[in-house]
Amino acid sequence: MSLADTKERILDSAEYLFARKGFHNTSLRAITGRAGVNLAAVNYHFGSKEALLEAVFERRLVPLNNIRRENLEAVRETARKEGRLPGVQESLRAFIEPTLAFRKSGTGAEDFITLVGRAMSDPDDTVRNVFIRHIAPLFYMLFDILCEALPELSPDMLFWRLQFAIGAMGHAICMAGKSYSLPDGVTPVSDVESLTAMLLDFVVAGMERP
Amino acid sequence: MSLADTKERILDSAEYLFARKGFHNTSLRAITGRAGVNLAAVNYHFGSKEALLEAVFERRLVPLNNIRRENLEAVRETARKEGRLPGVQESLRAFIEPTLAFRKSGTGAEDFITLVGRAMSDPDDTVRNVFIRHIAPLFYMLFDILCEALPELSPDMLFWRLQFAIGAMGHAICMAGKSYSLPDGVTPVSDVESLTAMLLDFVVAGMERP
DNA sequence: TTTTTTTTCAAACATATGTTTTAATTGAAC
DNA sequence: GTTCAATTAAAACATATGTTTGAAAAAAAA
Repeated sequence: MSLADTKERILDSAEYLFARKGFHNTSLRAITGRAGVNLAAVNYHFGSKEALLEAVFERRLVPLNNIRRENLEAVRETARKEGRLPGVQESLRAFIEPTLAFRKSGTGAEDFITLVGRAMSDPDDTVRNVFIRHIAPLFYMLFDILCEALPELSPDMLFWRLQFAIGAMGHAICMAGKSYSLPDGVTPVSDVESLTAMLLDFVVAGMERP
Repeated sequence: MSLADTKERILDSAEYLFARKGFHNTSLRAITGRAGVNLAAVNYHFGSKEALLEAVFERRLVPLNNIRRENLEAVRETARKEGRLPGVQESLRAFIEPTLAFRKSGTGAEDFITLVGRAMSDPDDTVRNVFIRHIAPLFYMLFDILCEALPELSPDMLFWRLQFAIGAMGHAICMAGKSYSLPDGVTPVSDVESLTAMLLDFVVAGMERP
């Protein structure tokens, strides 16, 4: 078994189980059992359970955040060149679209994005802290751009509206493909494009509310 | 120590710790230590850790849900009497307002409402399942009223918009009073009335979006 | 091929945890 | 005051868990 295989298998297994059971409720024996590797491999390759969580986030969040950052920079640059304010819709789309589209980017991505969707309110300090370390710069960037896009809103109100939007997105991600609390006759779409469009409509309307 | 004291102390302690650390990451020894009671009291009074969680939810969610149900029934009844459709804003207010107002209803309520805010996406199956058992009837009721309020929306789209609204509310609850990811110069209001008003503006705008 | 480094392995270590047991204590009923 | 029921308490039980250890195996380097 090659080095790359062992690490990847552990990461895949951890991602799968963290998404389904949470960090603390997932044991290293469950992860290594599912990955078909030895328990001590976690310590050898990652150092600790917390470091494994960090690696799980980093593996996918760094590329995702790069896309989102590039998108946001493009929004800003385009607006600057055209001598206008950034648009609310394009700013939020720049952030939300790649996030939701991540669901279909490969095996395991669906699980990972579920972790992301609820990370900010995860009861586990460890999860929340690891996530915030990765997301804070991007969050500030989005906030700044929205401040430009909505100059008539106070920063405080904008902050809260952005939290509402992030909450809506996070919950949508967690609920996508799930089937509890379904009213009769409702078969909610779960294709990424439709969901993204609906979510954007919702949050943009809320952000732009006079 | 009276019976009422022991049970109440355990419930208070459990509520406090479940809110801060989550269900699985909170041990019975931590709960009983904080409550100043013996470890075996949990089994004696509640039967199991899961049953304790159920009791924690039930203690406050039953009265909260009663208020919300009464509010929703009043919305429906008033609209019927006036021969009009229920309003989106009054329907959502009927649900959201008592939920956020719960934060200041007494010692421990703030912790409890944090549990509620993230219960639907909690990584712990146990938490999620207990919560859904309590919330499903009310959710359906709210959904039905909103179907009447927004007859031009398909049930599927309405379902998703309601999920976005619930996500926004849940996240707002979890973030209220917290201070991570604060941009410079932002001091977000955390008084319940302001937060409720902002949240309602946001979600009503999103729900009513053409 | 030999030596060195890396990786894997099974067992051990040191706690941690929900549940159960049994006896003692307290409270209620007579 | 005595008896019965309820409650509390400490210890035990049966696992569960992240981390560490030292040897063996595999891979890389010389």
